[in-house]
Amino acid sequence: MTGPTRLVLEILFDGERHFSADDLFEELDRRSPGISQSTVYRVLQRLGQLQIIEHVHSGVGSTFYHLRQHNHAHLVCTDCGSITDVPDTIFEQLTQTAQTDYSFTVQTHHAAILGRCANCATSS
Amino acid sequence: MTGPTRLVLEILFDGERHFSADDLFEELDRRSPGISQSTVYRVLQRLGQLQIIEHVHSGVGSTFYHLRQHNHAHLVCTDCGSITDVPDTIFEQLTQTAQTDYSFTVQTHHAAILGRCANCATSS
DNA sequence: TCGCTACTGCAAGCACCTGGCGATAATTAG
DNA sequence: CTAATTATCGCCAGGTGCTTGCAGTAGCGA
Repeated sequence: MTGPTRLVLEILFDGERHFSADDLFEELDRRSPGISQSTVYRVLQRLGQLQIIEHVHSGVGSTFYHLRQHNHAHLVCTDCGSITDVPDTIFEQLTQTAQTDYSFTVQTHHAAILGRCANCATSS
Repeated sequence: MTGPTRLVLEILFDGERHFSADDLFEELDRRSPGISQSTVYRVLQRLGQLQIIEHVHSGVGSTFYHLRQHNHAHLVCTDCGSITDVPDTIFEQLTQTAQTDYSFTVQTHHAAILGRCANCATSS
């Protein structure tokens, strides 16, 4: 495990819970300038394969990444882009209905739920 | 309302329920060659503002578009990309929990639910 | 019919991501 | 401890999906 990879892990364990590739790239550049973008994407890909991290397509803005953690889903605000972690018990009924009525197996960890957060809902 | 816009509406009313911009572009080109890509996107944007159509970010593959219709959500298969319409009553509990516990207002029409359809689930 | 506005095609551009390639760092074998 | 073998890296070119500026055109109201 070399420099950039170690740094990415450090950053992930350090601070914020969710990173876009770009966030990560900026933070890396702050800590150790000169790391290329493709490296960032490759590291993320590798860590994904190792099941250390997961990524979520939010639909609003770009994909974000976080340490793997079971049993939670994401509420993403379409206005401000804020991400709220929620236990995926919130999906219980939906998952079950999709399964029984449509034979569809929901992947809760991949499915960002879009909507408006408390702040943005009041401010309009 | 000029040529391309009319054609887009025709196509939307005609056939399939869901189109990616690219599907639409191909179909337009079949019916009337020479329409530019930017026109397609602009028409889609315009029809969106007029609330005639809606778009859904599926997270797997590209955004898709469909005629506006209340009260339904989409199950999208991460393997084959198939789209299943479901009544958004399937969201009832989730929507309510998100609201009461997190003051988060879910936009069901925008939220594609990812997972695996019956076919793809059995074939692996 | 004239003139205005909305719409269009073209081409350039942007954001996000991927892939090839040679160089370099890490690890393993001897 | 050194040489061979991988793993990883930086650079840069490229791809996809979508947007934008601009000049020309088609449709519509007066």
